[in-house]
Amino acid sequence: MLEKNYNPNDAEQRIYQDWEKSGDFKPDMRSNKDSFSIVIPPPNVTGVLHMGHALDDTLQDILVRYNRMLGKKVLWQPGTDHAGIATQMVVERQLAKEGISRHDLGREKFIETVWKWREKSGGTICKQLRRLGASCDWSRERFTMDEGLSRAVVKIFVSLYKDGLIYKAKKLVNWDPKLMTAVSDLEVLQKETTGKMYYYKYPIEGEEGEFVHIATTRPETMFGDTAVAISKDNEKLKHLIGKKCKLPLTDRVIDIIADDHADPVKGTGAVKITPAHDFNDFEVGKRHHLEMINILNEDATLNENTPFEGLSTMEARQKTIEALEKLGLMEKIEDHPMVVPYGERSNAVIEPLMTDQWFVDAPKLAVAAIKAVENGDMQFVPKNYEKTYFEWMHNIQPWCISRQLWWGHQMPIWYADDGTIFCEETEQEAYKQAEKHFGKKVNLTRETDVLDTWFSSGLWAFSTLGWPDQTEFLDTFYPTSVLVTGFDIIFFWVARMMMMSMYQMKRVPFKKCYIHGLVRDEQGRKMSKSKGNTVDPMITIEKYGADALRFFMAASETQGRDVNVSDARIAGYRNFATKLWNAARFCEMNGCKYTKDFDPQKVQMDLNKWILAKADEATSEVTRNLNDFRFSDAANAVYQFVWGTFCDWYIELSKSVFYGQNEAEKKETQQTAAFVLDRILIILHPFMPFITTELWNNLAERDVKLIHAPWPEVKAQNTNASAIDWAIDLITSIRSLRADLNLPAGTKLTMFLDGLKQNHLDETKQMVLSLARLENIELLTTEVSKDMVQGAFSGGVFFIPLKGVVDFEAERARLSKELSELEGRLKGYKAKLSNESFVSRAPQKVVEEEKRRQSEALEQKQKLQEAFERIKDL
RNA sequence: GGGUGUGUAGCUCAGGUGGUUAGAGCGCUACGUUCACAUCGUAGAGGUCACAAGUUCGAGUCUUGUCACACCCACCA
Repeated sequence: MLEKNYNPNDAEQRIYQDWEKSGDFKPDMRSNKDSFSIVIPPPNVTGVLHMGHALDDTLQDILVRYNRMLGKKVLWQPGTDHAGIATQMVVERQLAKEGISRHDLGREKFIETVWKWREKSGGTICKQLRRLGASCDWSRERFTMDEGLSRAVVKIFVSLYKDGLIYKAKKLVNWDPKLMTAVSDLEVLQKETTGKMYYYKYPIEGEEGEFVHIATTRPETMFGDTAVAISKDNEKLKHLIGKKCKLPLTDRVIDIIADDHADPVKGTGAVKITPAHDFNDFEVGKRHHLEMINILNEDATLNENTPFEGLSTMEARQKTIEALEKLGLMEKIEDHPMVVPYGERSNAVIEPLMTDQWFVDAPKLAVAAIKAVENGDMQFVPKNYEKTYFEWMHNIQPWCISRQLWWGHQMPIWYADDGTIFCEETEQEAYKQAEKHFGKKVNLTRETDVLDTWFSSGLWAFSTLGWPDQTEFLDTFYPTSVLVTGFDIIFFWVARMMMMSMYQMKRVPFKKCYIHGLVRDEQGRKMSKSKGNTVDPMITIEKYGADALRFFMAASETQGRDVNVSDARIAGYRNFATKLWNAARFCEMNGCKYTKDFDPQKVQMDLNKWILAKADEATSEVTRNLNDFRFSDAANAVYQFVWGTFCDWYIELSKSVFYGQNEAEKKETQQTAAFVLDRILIILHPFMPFITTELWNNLAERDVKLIHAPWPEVKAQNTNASAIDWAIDLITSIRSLRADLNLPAGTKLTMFLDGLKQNHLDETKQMVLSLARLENIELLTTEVSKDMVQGAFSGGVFFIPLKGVVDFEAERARLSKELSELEGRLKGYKAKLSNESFVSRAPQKVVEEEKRRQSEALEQKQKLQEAFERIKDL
């Protein structure tokens, strides 16, 4: 017996443990069907589950469970990311509480500490994914720093290096002075602020009283100035080109050069050029072979090349202004809106800094990655995200992959004392090559930089499957079927996976990429800790159950649009689960039990034929929508079927059978109800795996677990509106009319049915009569007279005798208007169907649809005409 | 500056290829607890589909323009 109430918290954990223990998430390698695989976007090992994960992983789990039920070999490959900066920061913060810095420990000890931390607290998010119901094959869980993946990283790195696609260069990079590492362009956030624009002047060398006027937001960088640029088209100022000016507060004299970077209408028209601290100036500097003077230390304090050594940029700025004022060179200071770059992790102001860094030649790797999308080997869903992808890929910059951190993959680079670089997979090999190169044993020093986390994530699609080893899993599951992720990750991850995979595997990492939106709060605002509007999925799960949260995510996911988390809606899906539970209880109480020998083809009763047809309809709708990644349509189709069709009508109508005396009918209905309930459990399972499993296990003995139950194949569909649809329509109309007329529910009505097709009444006579009894209506067929209220429904019209309520005049007007509209439509159908090019060019399905509409409209027209005739003279 | 998307009921949102009376959930109103379910049922109110013009027998849907909003990229001496 089912309990009166369903308790998700008990059931969900119990059921999940059984799945995992029984190995239900492992792929069935004996299946002769296709393989289906997804690699999970690896969450940061430091992370806790947020609503974004809940969405992302629910969608993946739905696809995985659906495909598993289709009988395919299914792998959902889980794992976590070592998340270089994030993890290092977390551990450093912990150490800081004990008053220790990572430098106190030293590199080796620190890394040991991080590993220990990971052992202890790194598994949180995976536990939470289990709570959500994610059916990953946990026996294959990987970590971007584990032995195998590290081997993949080293191998690819060496290969890229030897192909000339990784190189070292001294370049201007985004420098995070707090973390003291380079970061990539993508890790820099531009924030709007109100700053100041400073106007001052540099004296022209050798011309007393002559000046060149400068405007800048960062006066302290003047110590790195090595030129002043003016456009050669600048009529007012071009006479200064070729002269020299004295750089105040220094003993340097710099050239005034011609360069179009200086826009005559911006600022003063003359730009100070600081090649070592500004990306544009860097380009100018390269063009004119200017000296690059670095004025900053790694912590963004000023260095010995300035008079303000050791001061922060802000302090130095103040000092510089004061000094310029003393010299009488300062002219004015204005407020100025500007954007300042911040590090996304450290939130420190990012400084462009000249450093030695390692780069991946992304523009070269992008070529194959672009092509793979152009030729459809990898398809974005929805398609328009490929525009975003192309846009970025076509303008891609070299990718800075070196990080001056400790936690991460140390680069397989060794230097000889003279700076010669050896890039090999092992230290031994590097020494061997060095000995060969120098003709003697030499001393090597390993590069201390580690790789950008996204370097190893970029290999995820094949490294987790065993590469560089040629494994069965790699053969079976690569390329993966689909990648599911948010649009904010396209550049970080999707693009890099594409580049790395095309380079190494020569094939795409995934055939499709489903892009979903962001999870927002109820009002559509971005969730953030500082706003305090975050919702913890774990709390939601405790409150409503994982099934409710999952169903919400599925039902809200409409191809790339953002999802607003709504507590009320999640509660609604909890109610839906309760509804299903109670429907199952009803079935159980009325002896509806799954039996092996039931053949749905052999049912006799209209009611049962009808619900079976509806079940097939719902099934194919779910199937079609899941195949098209239309999650909300799929979820809504099940929802509508369970609540709106099965509970609201089938169960209600079945009562007249169960409370009646016909044992044969009763048995057929019991079997049908059990069969349809099973069908519901199957098609709902990908969305609500827990409650469906709990019911499956409790309702009957089974040959197969629900998680492996075969997905039903629906063949030809009976789309004819049956007598039951007719009866439902009738009842709805009666109820509606009764309410309109303000007749209390207890009022006994006599109703005249007129114009009915006799066979309708015969087919479902018992049903209609018993329903009428429930609705307190006495059904008669008779002539219609003047004092009748008309109700219309698909079977025709019915009348209730009441005096002076109905306005036949208005009714006639309404009918004739409808008739003329219908005429228009019929004309359209006819025109379209007689149009050669439409019939020959449009897909068969569309033409059929059009024909169906036409015949429906014809039928409708006939009915309306009959109805009109009937009331014509009243 | 370049790009992408959005504007539909009080709220949050659905509305593949134009086609019956524009839908859902929540909220609201009225009524209803007899044995699946009050985490419920029945009925109802509520919409100039941002605005304007166009194509069409027919436009929420297609075209053009306008207005508002959101996001992404680049730049701002």
